[in-house]
Amino acid sequence: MNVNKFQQDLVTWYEAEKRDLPWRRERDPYKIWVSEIMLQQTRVDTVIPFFHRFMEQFPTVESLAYADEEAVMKAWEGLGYYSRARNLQSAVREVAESYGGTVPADKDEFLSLKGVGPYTGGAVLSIAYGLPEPAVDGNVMRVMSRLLALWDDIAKPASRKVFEQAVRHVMYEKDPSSFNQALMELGATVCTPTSPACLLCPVQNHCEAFEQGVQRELPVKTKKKSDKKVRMGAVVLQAPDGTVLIEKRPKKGLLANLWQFPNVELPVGVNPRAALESFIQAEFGMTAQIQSEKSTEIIHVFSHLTWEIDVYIGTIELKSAKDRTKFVSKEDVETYAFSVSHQKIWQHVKGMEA
DNA sequence: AACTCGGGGGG
DNA sequence: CCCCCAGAGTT
Repeated sequence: MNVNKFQQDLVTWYEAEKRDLPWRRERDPYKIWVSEIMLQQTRVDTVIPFFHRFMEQFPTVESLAYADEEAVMKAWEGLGYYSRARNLQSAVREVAESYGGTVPADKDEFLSLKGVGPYTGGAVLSIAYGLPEPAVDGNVMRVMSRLLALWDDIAKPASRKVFEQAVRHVMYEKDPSSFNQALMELGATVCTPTSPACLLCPVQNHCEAFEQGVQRELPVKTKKKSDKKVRMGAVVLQAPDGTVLIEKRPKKGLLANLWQFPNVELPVGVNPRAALESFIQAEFGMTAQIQSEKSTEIIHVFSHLTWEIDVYIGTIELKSAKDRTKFVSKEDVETYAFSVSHQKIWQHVKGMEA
């Protein structure tokens, strides 16, 4: 490959064809950083509205550093991978306290922040500060695997270093920001996973896979094994004063710190209603009257498991608030950050009453 | 190195 | 249905 000409063709194409994305209008390293965290494993179109709302609410390092954690989680509600939000706020606090509010331009310093890994580190340092660091994401691995006909399995962690070295080899030192973004843009819009648009590709001449006619065989990616299913029972419990019981999830693990309605895993064969009533008694010390028939069923698919949630409706006579639980009015339920599956539960219950 | 961690859009 | 997305942290 003629590296020099490749760089020119790629960056020229990028400058002419790049999408007008909100974070591309920003120079503030903090805003670039937030965008890169949101974009982890998340499509551009999904991120855009979250990015706008987040920047309106938390426009500076300080505003996020000193924000209420519940407000941050509410702003992240529905975006997924919620540890990103907690790690980001933690890292921003570190920037406020240890770096005087300035996002560090030093590689070791920035990479030491929570939630900043090899990709995000390279992305922010190159885009915000112009440093010639690779930013290897799924797009870049796919593009580089085709360009250089690299047959390394991109599903394997060890392969990332191979692609980082490949990017270093072709890095456009004059404009690392445009170069890195151009590689990603190419992967997102032209060099796509299943049917690459090679006839429209600005660097077709430089592509080894196209030369060999193997662009559809690359990249090599072994697939992970299938997920498991879990059957759950969930119940919306109303007290005599009209409030409903919600509970905050544990601070570690799946959907950490998000709010939910009381629920319990249902082993095969158990009576869901009976299981829920005894769970409520044991976990919350309250006696619940639960309707005999489930009100609806919600299927929720995560990346690694599936919830089948039988949703019940019930009442309790005596309120007894415990740690991490609350009785909230129906108007206030939506001010708390719920996972999408439990948002759906609440939408269903509201629809029943309307 | 393998597993965990969300949710949604496209073929 | 399946794939996979501007990945990082934990084990």
